[in-house]
Amino acid sequence: MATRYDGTKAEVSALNAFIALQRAADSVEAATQAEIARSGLTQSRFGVLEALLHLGPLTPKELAGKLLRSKGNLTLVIENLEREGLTSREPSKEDGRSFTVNLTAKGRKRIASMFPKHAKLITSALSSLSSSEQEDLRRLCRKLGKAQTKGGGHD
Amino acid sequence: MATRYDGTKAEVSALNAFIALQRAADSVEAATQAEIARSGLTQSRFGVLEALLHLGPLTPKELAGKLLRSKGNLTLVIENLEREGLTSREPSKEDGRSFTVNLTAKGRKRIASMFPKHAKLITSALSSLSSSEQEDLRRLCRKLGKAQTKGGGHD
DNA sequence: ATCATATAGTTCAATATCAAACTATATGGC
DNA sequence: GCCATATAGTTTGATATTGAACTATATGAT
Repeated sequence: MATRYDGTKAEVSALNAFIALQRAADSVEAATQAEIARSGLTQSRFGVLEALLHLGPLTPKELAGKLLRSKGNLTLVIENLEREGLTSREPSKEDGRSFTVNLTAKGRKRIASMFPKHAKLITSALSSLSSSEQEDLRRLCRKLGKAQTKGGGHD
Repeated sequence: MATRYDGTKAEVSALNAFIALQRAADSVEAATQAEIARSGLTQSRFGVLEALLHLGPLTPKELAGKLLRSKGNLTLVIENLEREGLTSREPSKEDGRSFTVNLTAKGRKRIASMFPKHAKLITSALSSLSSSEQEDLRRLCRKLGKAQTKGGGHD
């Protein structure tokens, strides 16, 4: 954003990196948008299904943590997934307040069938970076993510 | 997200980088959230004011391009900013359909006063990366953004 | 057992977000 | 000038998103 900001060098460097980071994340996500919509899903619903596929059944709270969204948001998205028969809830045996969100057969089939195409789109979106650049990007981003998981947890 | 996906090496590499990218962007943005809310703004409104401060008056379409949001979204956010007296619209002389969004004195004062604190928060959020790592991150992200600006423009 | 406190999930009101349909103005041939 | 087409901004309906207040259950101390 042509950050003409008269701050310290450290600030200018951080702001420039931040702006680039936001735009890159937005633009890669945009690259997946059309395909997800074409399958009748939204980014949120896709995100939940993807998490359940790769990690197994999770509680709403766990999903909120993985996806960096609020609990209230998850309540809605889970509701919408259930309405479409893509997930079901299984009451927790240890905790009467909680339940796990499970993929239905239909939900599993849906997300599993989408994933290969999704992976190809992401791969293509990142193809301007070499394999080792992708590694670098991952390393730098993880360093950020880890350092930042302080108090601002989405609860 | 522990991407256990049985794809090619290239796919796994791209997916891992993508996931890290999304989470890093989300978590740095979250670091700015509280302060922006404390000033009575939202991320969207802050984004528009920030763009106007650094780039000068812009049309809704230009703002949509800069911020990677839809035109319809900008219509609403601009409306909300006007309601609070932070921006005003100036009819374009060349194009009767358009107008530029301008900071009011109040709007300029508000965003300018927030920026130093904002810059410090971003700097702190990125402080786990050295200056040269921040440069690397920026370079990698820009390479992505540029490559990806194909047809998926938010119009 | 009781009670204070913490935690899981829900609800609510406000705002954001998109795609698609729509309105109004521009622009380029003719 | 007229018309086809393109473009700027708005509207609409559906969904997402948050923070805060709320309900219900859990947990730990006594």
